[in-house]
Amino acid sequence: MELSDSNASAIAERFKALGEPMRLRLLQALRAGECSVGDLAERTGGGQANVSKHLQVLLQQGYVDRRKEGTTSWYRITDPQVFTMCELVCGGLEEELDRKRKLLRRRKP
Amino acid sequence: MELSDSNASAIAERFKALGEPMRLRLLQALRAGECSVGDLAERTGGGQANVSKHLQVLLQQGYVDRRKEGTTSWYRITDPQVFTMCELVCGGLEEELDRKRKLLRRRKP
DNA sequence: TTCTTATATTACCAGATAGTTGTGTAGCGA
DNA sequence: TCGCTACACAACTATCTGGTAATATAAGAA
Repeated sequence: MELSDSNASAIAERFKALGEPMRLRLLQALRAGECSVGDLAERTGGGQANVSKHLQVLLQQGYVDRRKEGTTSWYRITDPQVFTMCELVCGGLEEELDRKRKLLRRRKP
Repeated sequence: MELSDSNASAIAERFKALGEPMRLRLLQALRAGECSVGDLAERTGGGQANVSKHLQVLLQQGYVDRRKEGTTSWYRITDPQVFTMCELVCGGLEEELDRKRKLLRRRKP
């Protein structure tokens, strides 16, 4: 798929959904397996409403799936490839840190 | 690298930098090779100041690098792995579209 | 029914962000 | 020197977004 103007927005939306610390923490928590909203609120230290709202974003972008059981909503990762992306970006982060360390060393020899 | 609370923000910043259509278009334009700000403004149809500002974001996150020559700034991709990420997210996008198409079919049989 | 639990939704506010306009700055040719 | 070009930066505005509090919904227990 090429990055045409029309789908640049759709791709950006998917990246934007991952561009939030709380949502990354939610995905990280879900890595252990299916969780309820309450579980996730406890694990991430977030408020119930806030966690629920962030989960809607992840749900809409298809990163997670939902299963209802009584009054409980169980969320789970739909596509583990999201962690491949995290690892890629982590690799870039390492390189970026190295680059910045070198710049600092060059400025303060 | 694990997704601890401390670096969740750093990782999110890197995703957030890609969560903008104009910045994706800039990267796409740079895929052809080194470009000046003027080139990029023309290719993306953005204003000079806006393009320059978005380039700072990509520069700070280490996605692009800059080389100055006279009054011209030449930008280029530093890490082509960003396109691997785009392809991953595009794959997810395809699956997501399929999923939504199936949902529509289920609702309107 | 009434109470409790679990989640979603709404309204609101403070802070962030994209885009534009105008200005500053640096290099270069006339 | 005086423009002219290319870019960066600051200020401003409209819009968006994260967090919270309050409310709505819905299921089950008492």
